[in-house]
Amino acid sequence: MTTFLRPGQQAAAAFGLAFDVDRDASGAAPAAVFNKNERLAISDQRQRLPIYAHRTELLYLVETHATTVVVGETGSGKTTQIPQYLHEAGWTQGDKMIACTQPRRVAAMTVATRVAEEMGCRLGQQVGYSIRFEDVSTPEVTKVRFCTDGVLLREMMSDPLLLKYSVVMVDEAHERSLATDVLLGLLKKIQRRRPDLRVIISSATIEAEKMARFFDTSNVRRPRGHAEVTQEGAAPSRSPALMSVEGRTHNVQIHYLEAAVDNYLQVAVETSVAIHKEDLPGDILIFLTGQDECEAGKLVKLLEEEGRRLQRSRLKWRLQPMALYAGLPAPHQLAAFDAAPRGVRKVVVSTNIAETSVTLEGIVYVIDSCFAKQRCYNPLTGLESLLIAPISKASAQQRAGRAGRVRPGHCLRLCTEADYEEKLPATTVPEMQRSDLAGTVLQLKSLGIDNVMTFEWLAPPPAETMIRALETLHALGALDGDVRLARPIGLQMAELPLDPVLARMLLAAGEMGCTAEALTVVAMLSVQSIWAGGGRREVDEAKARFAVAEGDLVSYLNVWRAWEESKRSKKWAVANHVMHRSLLRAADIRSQLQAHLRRLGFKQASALEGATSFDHDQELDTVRKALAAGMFINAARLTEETQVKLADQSDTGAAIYRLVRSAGGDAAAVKLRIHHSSVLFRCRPAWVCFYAAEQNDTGWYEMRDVLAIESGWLTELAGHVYRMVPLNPQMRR
DNA sequence: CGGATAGGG
Repeated sequence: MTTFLRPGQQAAAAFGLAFDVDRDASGAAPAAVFNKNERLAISDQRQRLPIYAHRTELLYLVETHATTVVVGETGSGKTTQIPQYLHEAGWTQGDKMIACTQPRRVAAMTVATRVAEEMGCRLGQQVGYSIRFEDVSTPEVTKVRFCTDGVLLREMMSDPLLLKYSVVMVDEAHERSLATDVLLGLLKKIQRRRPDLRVIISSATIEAEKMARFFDTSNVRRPRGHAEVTQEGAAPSRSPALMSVEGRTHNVQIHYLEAAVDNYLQVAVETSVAIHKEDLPGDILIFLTGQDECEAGKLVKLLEEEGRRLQRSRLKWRLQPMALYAGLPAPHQLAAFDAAPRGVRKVVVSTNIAETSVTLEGIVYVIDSCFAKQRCYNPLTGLESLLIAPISKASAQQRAGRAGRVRPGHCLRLCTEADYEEKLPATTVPEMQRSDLAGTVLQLKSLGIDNVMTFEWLAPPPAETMIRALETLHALGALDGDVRLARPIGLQMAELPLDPVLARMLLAAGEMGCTAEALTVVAMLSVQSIWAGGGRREVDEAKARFAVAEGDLVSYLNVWRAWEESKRSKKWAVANHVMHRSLLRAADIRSQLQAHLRRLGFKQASALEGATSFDHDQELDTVRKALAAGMFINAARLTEETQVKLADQSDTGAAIYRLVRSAGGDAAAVKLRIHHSSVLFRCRPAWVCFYAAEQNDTGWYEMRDVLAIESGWLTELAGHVYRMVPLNPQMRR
């Protein structure tokens, strides 16, 4: 029997499932209905936000403390109001600006738009934003600037002390994105040199104490020569201030399963149907782990079937399931945001894109699988894994909160309360501790931080990861023998807004006279999958039209050329199952990088253009070598083994590869195969390089974006990493 | 036999 609370009711409805009411759920008083104030004048609206009552306190704390940590719950108004308060209080006088960083581009844009409206100015005047490819601000005029944390990091390369700014507010710091963590570490460092700078960190409760402790330097002696007293008077306290602002959300009742289940998809469907049959109106949001679970014949399909069955039973309300994930084409994504028509209950089946990146209105029920795919990095193999893992309690709370935006809601967690308490970690491991840090280390080095091992991190990454990053950068030629930034290569690589492997490819192409081709490949590797979803057969057929034996990277050149020949036509893209959106973004990236290369003094050249078919192979080899000059880091060799045939599965015949580098240890044990999405799947080139390999749930490492190479190129291009060894007769093929 | 999510003057 299910016990399942309805709003304002103790009685339980009978469902076929066993949900246990969490009696400890916070019983906060119901808050005022959000956005009731829509028609009020803007100044009245601003004064009704919870943060308004804390305005004086906040300004006092910022005045007197180098760092202020603000815990502002959803709906408190912190993001839009704090920058305005600071502006009104005079923090933007004397040519100084206020920066407010966001982890996502859309957030920077939308918040800036809202604040410009509140301040009664045109966007890009007093209030602006800056994200990659789009700087909507005016020098000398813009006072409040919203930007992504990545943009502010880039800005530090030309303005290391952020002298343009009097205050930097880091919003959503609890999300602990890689860029946020790096920024926080650098801000702490800057504070030593700039006692006048104020840092405001906005964070959820759970991370607030940690942030405050990190920025507390009250016990640290200032370096000699740095006065404790600034020209304006007493320096601010070096103990951070902490401030909390209540939010405006509704109570969300939490429910757990009474017994663990093994098929949470089935349970999610049954729960949706149960809610639908028995409960009050309100849309449902289901959190699952991936695209395939959300769509491909799984949950949405099951729900559709159930919906039809319900309709036959003459239920007044209709059930309308729809998938939501990042890879979904924009028009389909928008469908999830449309309000359901009368008599229709929306069931949005989503990946964790709906946890932080987008907000859906009208959700009253959240069904949470309590799982998500998580990226991890293994510094010993230098490869990443994408594994399904339990989410953290912090994530689960965030997901639950999605049910309380319009009125009191419910969150049904598809695990037992005991499992929730025992198996879910309190917080998610910060990205900093599960990523490849080669790019981050290079950026820090270029900012003059030579000893990255002693850099003060909010969460120190594993030492092995740092060592691996230094090794990678050294192999790529970005660092010299003393692990110092190599000039000019290291500096040039840091300048390029790219992964170090891709940056090295571009520089090599500059030397080898094929920047045109390398720019195309690098741009296309920088966007998420070029290929459109939909029928796999169609996509495979489309792919086959561009496929060449040299691999995916060279195939991308074919796609690009055909798209260019069609005059960048959208019709062409649709007909060829290529995502037009991705190509347009690749085109943006390509021209940005082209400008960078030009500034670095590289001559633009194409190896293939004008090449006759007679010398084509040779010219193509030049391009492949330039690409391999970065990708040699990830080289793999075909072995004689093939994938073992399993009893209940047909033999896929996938060939097994092994990493070429590091003859011993973990790297040598790694078995790789070519990912199904590669044009080289089923092909067996003896030597390959790959841009990315991921371990999947079955334990296999699968190589994506593969380039076939000649074995001799490794020693030719990276003699400092690879050397010729006599062939072992047993290994040869 | 198949890609969670963000991000870069």
